[in-house]
Amino acid sequence: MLPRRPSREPLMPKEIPPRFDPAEVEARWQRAWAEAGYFRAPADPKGAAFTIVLPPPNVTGVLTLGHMLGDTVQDVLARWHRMRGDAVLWLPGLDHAGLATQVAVRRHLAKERIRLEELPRVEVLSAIGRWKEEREATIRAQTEAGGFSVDWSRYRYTMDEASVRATREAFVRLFDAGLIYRGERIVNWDPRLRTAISNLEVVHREEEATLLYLEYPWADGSPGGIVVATVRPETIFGDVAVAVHPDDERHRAALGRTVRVPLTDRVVPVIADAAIDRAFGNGALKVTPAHDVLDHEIAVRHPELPVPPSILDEEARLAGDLVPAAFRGLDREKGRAAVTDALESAGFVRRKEAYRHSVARSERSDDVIEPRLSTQWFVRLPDLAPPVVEAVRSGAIRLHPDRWERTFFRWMEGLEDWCISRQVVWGHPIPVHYCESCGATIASVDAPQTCPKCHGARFRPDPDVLDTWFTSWMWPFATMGWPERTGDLARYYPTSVLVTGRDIMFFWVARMMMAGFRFTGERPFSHVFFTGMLRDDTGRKMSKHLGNSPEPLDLIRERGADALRFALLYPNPVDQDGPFTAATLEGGRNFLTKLWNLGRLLLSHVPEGAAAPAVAPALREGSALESRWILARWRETTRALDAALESFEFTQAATLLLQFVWHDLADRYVEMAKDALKGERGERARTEAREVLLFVFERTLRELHPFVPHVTEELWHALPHEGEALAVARWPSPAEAPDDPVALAQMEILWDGIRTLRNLRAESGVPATELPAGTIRATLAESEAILGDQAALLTRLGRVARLDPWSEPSPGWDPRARAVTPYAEYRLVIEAASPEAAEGLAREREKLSGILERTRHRLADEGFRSRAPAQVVAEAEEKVRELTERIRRIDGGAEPATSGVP
RNA sequence: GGGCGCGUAGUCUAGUGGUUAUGACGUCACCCUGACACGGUGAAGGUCGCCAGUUCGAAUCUGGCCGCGCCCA
Repeated sequence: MLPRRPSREPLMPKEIPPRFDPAEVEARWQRAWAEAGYFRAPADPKGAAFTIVLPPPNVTGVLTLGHMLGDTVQDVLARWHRMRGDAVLWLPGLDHAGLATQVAVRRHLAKERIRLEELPRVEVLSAIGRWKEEREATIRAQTEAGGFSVDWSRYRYTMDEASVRATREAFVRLFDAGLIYRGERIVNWDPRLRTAISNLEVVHREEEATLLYLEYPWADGSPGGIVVATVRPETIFGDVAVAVHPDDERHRAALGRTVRVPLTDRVVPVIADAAIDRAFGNGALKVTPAHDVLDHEIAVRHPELPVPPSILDEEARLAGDLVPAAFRGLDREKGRAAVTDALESAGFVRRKEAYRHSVARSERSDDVIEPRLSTQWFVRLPDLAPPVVEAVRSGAIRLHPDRWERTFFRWMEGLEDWCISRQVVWGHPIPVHYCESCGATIASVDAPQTCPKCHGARFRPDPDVLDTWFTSWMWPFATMGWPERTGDLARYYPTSVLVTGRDIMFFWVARMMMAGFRFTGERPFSHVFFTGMLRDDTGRKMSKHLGNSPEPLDLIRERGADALRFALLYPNPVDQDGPFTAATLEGGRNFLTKLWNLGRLLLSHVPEGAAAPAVAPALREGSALESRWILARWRETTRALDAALESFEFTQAATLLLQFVWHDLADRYVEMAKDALKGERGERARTEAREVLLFVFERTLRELHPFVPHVTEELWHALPHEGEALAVARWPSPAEAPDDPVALAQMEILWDGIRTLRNLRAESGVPATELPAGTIRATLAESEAILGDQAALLTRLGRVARLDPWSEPSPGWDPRARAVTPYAEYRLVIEAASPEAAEGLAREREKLSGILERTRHRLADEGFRSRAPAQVVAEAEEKVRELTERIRRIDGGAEPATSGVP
């Protein structure tokens, strides 16, 4: 890096330092906003209500960059609506994340060589309690550091008292309606965590295994038997049959016969069932009803078959009377090896082959799921689905981006009952008691006093707890006091937008919809916005597991919350998976520095006691073109910005603002208005330039505020302003500035000239410090007028000493420094241009004649002339005219290349 | 195995029937110009994955193929 140049005495007032120091500024505004209570949702809202419930982060960990992305999107929405005058409630909270938290704490304890399973329940709870306190404090600090405008006065926790009541109430209502039942089913059993889990918590992975072909000998002692293929030989002790497809010719003769289960004395029948896949193995399946879903279904269809108890215990070790003593106590791996050995030495194995298949594992423990017949609680989800499907279909609830609707419908249509009971400590206990006298099942919000059936008074509570999602699915209304009819519920429910990652679309979003309609009769939200996933610089998804997700607080400390927020929204689309790298964050920081310096420049030109820009400056006849233009551009930008925000296009919104601030306001307007600002165009021009710049910058600060609240608040207070804080300032309207298509069109012509002269200078090799003279010839009436009027800007920004009327080169004047645009021709008066000047012109000619060629070709096509809309044909004809003319000019000016060149 | 999505300069990306294909990062050249070198100015860089089809006309629509990703079983 270059050494800092020797500092000149700055013109800036001392109050605004040359660099934005986020650490100090951000903390200061966060405090100020909190003290002013701007983010507390009013109890008596005047305007329309706008509600977001923050997806409660899990106490499992602390906030990741992904959370910051979601929070930023929500804050943009919340602040935008607040500025538009809506009564905004953004409700924060925390999720107890039952099983996930227990696993995290279990792992944490394991580091100290403590087994969670061996601790008394109360100690487990207090260990989890301590864990929660720590994480909660960090999460809160992270949220505050991000500058997120949540209403902390309404903070909720899925384990607080009100949540406990709401959870129990919901359970009892569904139970009473017959939508919750207890039953014996094959469930996904996690042997390491010793609990059932739901289908959604199971992940499937392709893994290598060995497929064994086992011969089950005929029970009558006749030679041979039936060959069954299996990857789980250790489960043969639970077999009750061998099944084949009823139409399978190969096994027709076997039907009705009996076989002996290898290594046992048990005799089982060969049965027919249409569910058998004839293509798999030999087409014969061993039926083990306690350890496989399909096998259980087969057993249900064949009531004559016994359903023996499980031959694996809850940690998936071989157990029970059916298992030969030699194998008892072995886990699945060892059991499989031992049983395989025994089968091989006893001669039952006909064949072994390597086999790749999909293995179900627990999302939480990564242990292989054991399908296990057990008694659990279930919610009849299919019965809750119809209003949800209808709402999404009708548009009452809209998903953004809407392509996710298909995925959503597919899942909704294939719903299965939801297993909600978990055999763990950390969670809401299932609100069910069993009467000790008559065995009645009593679901009640408060513990029962007497049994409604037999009036007994002694009860045994259900030992299980609820899946954490059984509480989370009520988040939009339980947080507002449901089942009580609270004021918040009346005012702020249904909520407006839910912002979340699509990884929990089924876990949470769909279930919230079901709960919303079931318990409140209304949609819980009208829009769902799914954010994308962040990837690191090597393209991997950021995850805690990979350890490639930077700690948000570190990034905030390094570059500031505003830089982080902006970088999360720009340039990579928030609704797509995309990279987030150090360069992304620097880009955000650079933009804020640009904004900051624009503010410093403006401040240096604002006189003491200048008024806040209440309305746009009225421009008159004779106002500067750039002033008319920037107001019109601001209007266009504001209109597009509103449209982008309305349609959840946050990256588009951020892009519009960045383009406007950097390229329109800083690069063009400020550069053009500089001499006016310095007073070189007179007092009137100076005042107008100040007023225009102040107005546009102030309105732009408002528009940027939802995205980068701290830096905008700081700048706003440094400049003339009216009102308490930008956080509660009014959102601008495009109508504040006049529409001015003439100014927009004229600026095109002027800018074309400036760009052309700059390009000519560079290509001709004019040293940066020299200002050559130039000549100009406008080729259209409109460009003649505008380029004449704006000659001062054209020469200053085009970096030429002066522009004379067109003249042909004379000796000592290199003719190659020449350019032709749609509006004018330009020459630089220089002795020797570098060859690139001529090359540039030649390249331009080549490109133009290519386009001309193609356009002529199109026009020559009868089909085009007769079928294309008249306007398209006319445009093509105009293009041919314009290009022909331009090429003619390029050629016409082509003096002998050597003329005048030494 | 099923479903969904995506392939546009080195990288990321805009663009849903007629544009001289957008912007950013990176690269190269010049420049510390009275806001900003976290900056300015200029430039180079693309057969819009491949093949068919529809159409007067395809980056854009349809089909197939190839590659990548995600979800589900």
